[in-house]
Amino acid sequence: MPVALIAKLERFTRLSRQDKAVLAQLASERVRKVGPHQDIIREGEAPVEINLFLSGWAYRHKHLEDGRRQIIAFFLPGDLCDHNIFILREMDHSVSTITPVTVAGVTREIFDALTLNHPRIIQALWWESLVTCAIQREWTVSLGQRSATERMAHLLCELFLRLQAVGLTEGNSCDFPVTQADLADATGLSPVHVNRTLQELRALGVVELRSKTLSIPDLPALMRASMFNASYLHLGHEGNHLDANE
Amino acid sequence: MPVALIAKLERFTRLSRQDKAVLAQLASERVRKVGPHQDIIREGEAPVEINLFLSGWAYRHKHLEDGRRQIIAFFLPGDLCDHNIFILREMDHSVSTITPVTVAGVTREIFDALTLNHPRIIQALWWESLVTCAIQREWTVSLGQRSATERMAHLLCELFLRLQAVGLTEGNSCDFPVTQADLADATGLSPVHVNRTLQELRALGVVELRSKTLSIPDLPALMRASMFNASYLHLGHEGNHLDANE
DNA sequence: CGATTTATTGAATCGACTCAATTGATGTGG
DNA sequence: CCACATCAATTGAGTCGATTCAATAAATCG
Repeated sequence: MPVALIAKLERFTRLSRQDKAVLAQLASERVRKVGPHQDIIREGEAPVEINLFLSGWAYRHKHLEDGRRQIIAFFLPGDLCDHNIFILREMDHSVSTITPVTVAGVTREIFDALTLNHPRIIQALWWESLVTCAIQREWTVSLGQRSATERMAHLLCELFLRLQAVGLTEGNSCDFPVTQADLADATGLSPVHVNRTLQELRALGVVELRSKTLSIPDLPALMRASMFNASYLHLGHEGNHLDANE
Repeated sequence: MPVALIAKLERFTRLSRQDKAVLAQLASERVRKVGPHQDIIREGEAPVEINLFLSGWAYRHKHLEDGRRQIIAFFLPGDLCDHNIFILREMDHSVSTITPVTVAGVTREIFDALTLNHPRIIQALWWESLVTCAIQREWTVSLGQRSATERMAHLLCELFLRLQAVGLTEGNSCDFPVTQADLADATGLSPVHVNRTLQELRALGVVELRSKTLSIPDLPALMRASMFNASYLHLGHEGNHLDANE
């Protein structure tokens, strides 16, 4: 069974057979199954381990006192919640599932052992955490500067490319189990306007989204429409100087 | 001369005399002075070292193709640009100064030596990078959910508290060399609306901002007005189990 | 199959924007 | 140290993108 994390990290550096075995091992221990629409960890709780997402969709979110809610990030298979999170005393946000999800827990002990024995893996994990931060910055740009349509188009591009990086697209389609209400909370738009925005993208012929499946007939056009510059995803095998030569 | 970084890291853990000496040393080598309104590093360039800000104000920002610009973060004294940035091949954003700035460069070699010899410092630096990410997430919430007034109030609270953590406030005032145009690019508002928003906060008596000085007569009120929850700044001495017992 | 969630539509409203002009500050050279 | 130039802040008026409210249609689920 392919481990999404391995596919993703290999966008950064070539891993040795041993590296991959270690990662596969990581992904097979301390595995939890969580149902849809469940909390994985709540704001205020103490983080005890790093969560590695193996399958399913989840998201980070924060609430304001009056009930408004912002989705801060989506977690896809192969994603990790913050690397090193156990340094902090308590979570400042929550993580919840969209679909049923499987996650592996990486304890501090396992992580420390990796640090000692598998520097290439640790480097790759640092890369993944830097990319996660870069994604957060790009969301800041979207929310601050892009119009509703651009914002929506940009988010769809990003999610599609991230799914592609872990082998979860087929041609120009992918599973997309996100409701319009979720998209509203992620883009800072009202649900009604999300609906109208999607209709506009459909009318332009750049997006098809129905019954939990997303198709992007013309990805370059969608990227142009949202001024999408993929450099923030750092998918260009940037760690090639660290490659295992196996 | 007090080093802002030391003050900040001590919000996380108590440092030994030796730790502080090492940090002071860091902050005294490879120091650069940069004038106001200059680029420290530009999108597309290769990052070679970590920048540690010693004095002055700067910001991260990204441009869209059509010229729109978003300020993604402010850098204050004691801040570091991404920890470990040299892993990435090229910058996906730029960093520019507001005021004259002094920065110290931390090379990969210095950082690696810290990792080997000063684990408490490295832990504290991880904490600071996690906090930076948490701030970015809170900006996502602000841009997505808060109204213009709330957003503005929230930003002012954040900057004031961050300045306070490095000893750069006096009573309820601090230097604030940011133009309304900069605030507009940070909050995703138009400059005109920033002006009106500030007038509103002035009229409410919660903010005074003129001639590059910010005063917050009633910080709790300003926090209430923006639904500010300081937990994301993780200032509560969370690493006390790592304290040096000296 | 009915019950509930999700998606869609229309109409009225509002927060924030643009454009354009003015006032006030800051700074520099003669 | 003033005069001019530049940059920053302020004001008014009109507009627009996105919102709210409310109702309906379609899809999904037990």
